[in-house]
Amino acid sequence: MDNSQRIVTIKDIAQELKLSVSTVSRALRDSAEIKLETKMLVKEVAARLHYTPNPIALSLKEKRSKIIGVIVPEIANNFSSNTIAGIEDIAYKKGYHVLIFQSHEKYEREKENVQLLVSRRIDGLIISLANETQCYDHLTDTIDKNIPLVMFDRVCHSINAHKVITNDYFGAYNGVEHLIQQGYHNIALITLPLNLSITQNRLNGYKDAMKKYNLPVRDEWIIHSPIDVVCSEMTIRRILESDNRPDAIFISAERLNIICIKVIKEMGLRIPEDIAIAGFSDNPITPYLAPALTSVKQPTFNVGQKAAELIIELIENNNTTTQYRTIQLDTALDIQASSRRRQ
Amino acid sequence: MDNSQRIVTIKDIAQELKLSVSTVSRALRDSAEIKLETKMLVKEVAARLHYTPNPIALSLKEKRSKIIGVIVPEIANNFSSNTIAGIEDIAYKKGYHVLIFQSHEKYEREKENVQLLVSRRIDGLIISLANETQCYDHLTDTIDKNIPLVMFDRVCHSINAHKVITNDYFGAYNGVEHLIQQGYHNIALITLPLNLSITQNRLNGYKDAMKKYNLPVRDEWIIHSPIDVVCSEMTIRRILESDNRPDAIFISAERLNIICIKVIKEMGLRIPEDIAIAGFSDNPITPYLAPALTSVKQPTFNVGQKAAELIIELIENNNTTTQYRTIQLDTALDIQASSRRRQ
DNA sequence: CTCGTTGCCGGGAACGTTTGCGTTGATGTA
DNA sequence: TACATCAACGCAAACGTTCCCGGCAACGAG
Repeated sequence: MDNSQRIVTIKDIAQELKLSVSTVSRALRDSAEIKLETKMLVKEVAARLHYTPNPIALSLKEKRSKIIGVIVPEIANNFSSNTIAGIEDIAYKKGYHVLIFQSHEKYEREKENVQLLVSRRIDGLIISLANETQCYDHLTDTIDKNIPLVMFDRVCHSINAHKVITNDYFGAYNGVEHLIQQGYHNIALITLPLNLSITQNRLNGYKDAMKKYNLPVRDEWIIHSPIDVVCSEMTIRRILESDNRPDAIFISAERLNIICIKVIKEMGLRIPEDIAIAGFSDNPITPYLAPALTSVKQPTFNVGQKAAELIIELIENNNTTTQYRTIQLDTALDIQASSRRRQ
Repeated sequence: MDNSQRIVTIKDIAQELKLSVSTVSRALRDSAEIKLETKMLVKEVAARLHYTPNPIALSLKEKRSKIIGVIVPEIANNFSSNTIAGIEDIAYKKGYHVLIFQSHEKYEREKENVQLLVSRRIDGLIISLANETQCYDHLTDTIDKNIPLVMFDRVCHSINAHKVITNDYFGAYNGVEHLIQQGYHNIALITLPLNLSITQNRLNGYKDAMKKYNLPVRDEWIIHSPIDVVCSEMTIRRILESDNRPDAIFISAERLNIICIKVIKEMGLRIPEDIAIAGFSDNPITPYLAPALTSVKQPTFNVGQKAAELIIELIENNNTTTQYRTIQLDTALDIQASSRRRQ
């Protein structure tokens, strides 16, 4: 037996009141063509029957879905989940809903996700690029289809779109400068693959800080750690086992912090006596690590909010804009014991 | 000038080949009524024009959306983002997409979210209850509407639905027993408000462990911390400042760990010499905290996977099931220095 | 009295897709 | 020859909604 209540439509209201569907539709939208009395009757019945408009029918007709698509490399990390929360915050307030996909750092998966979202007729796309992505045709395609696009964090400068990033350059610059001022001069950099925009900016920040203090930038101390965890561990271990070990490491990605600390502890090295560290991290728990981790904090929630604001602005202005902007939000350096002054 | 490529439909293919839309539709779905030659022609043109079926039109007709709605209290925490990742993992493989909402622990917001998702014609709903929620009419409503429902983590036993939970009782029991065996006998419990299912189970685990070792269960040492952070700090501080301070705290919620550690450090107490702690946490960084935190680990990703499997099973069996199941996944105790044996 | 105006409402197409049923021409059978 | 059969395709309704295009009274102006 199927006791499921049928979902009530405009037609049901029309039947109940012996009106036409068009009249009911107009009454619900407060059209001037409908007299007050009828409007009130319609709204009364609509409320009584618990009528809710069917957004799918609307989407089909209006060719818009009130849905914003979001693609991130992984949901389950601090940066992503916080930006998603920021996106959802703004989207919800403006009547949009959020469809979330993961690229798992794979180009093919990212491309497939974009196509799926486009075929879902999303009103706009917010994306942070996968590590693997080098070709951007799937993005230019969506632009050609006149679907608004906003990139955040891992962006691509050759694409014409709004971008929301944090000041990765200064984040790294300040972090490295801090290490230098604390007396550490042999500073290694552990970072993600070079093709990511954030990697490049942070690398430049590192280099410029070193140069400003006339310290040599040594290629062998710039490690582009792969995405794979085991490989990451090995590369970090290798540099720590080398003859002329650095006296500090600047860690340019949240994910690498825990790996780095793990390796250092396994090797029996002390932080910061044997090796000082500082790194990008949005984990609020960094002050309670052993030792407390000096970290570059990014305004992750704000990044999401800003991206959502931009995409909604584009959507509601029919994707017309005079100029594409790159919004850059400031980072903050949280100084803790892991970079304590060298004796 | 609007140079946006129109999105190609079945009609475009039909026109190009001078066929009817129904023939094209059937050809694309490999109907036996269409001769091979026509099928190949149609598919060729479809590929050339980059045809992608419009799921919105399908949803309208078939009254299903291939979308699973998910409501969590907050996206931006370890438990939620990991379960969401698990849900997305399974959903993606089965051709479903995931629409995510946050209740922000508010009943009204949760209710509103449910209605929004229902009006979106989601095929199924996965939910973890808000802290505030005491009335479940919004859930029984969706059940009456024949929309499949799966609850996870914070469930409600009076609702007829599949549930996926972790073994909160034994998680707490084992954690507390561990503290006892390490020599701590005056153990306080800090936990969330009592109306949550997880709180009740963990509280029972705490009580039973204490009773097993003939230790008194003192009401003033069972603290139901409010959701608000400042209040949480105050309640924790109060118990630590009392004359007969406990010698250990079992922390029954991830969110409370960092608050607890913060207060303890601010008061100048040592862990575990002055007070030992152990708590629920899915943060992989717990071994690197100062001191390393003994923690109950939950299989968050698996919870999400299981919830998604169940909801899809319900969806594809037209929401018919012989019996509603409660799947309980095991927790694991990760023993670290914060509960080191008492001297 | 006639005609234009206005207020209120209904009919029906359209959005993209599927599907039951009808149609057509060709072939086979009695 | 007449009729059934069958392959291959077209027509049209339906999903829920909006909106253009009418229609039809009532009413005022001439």
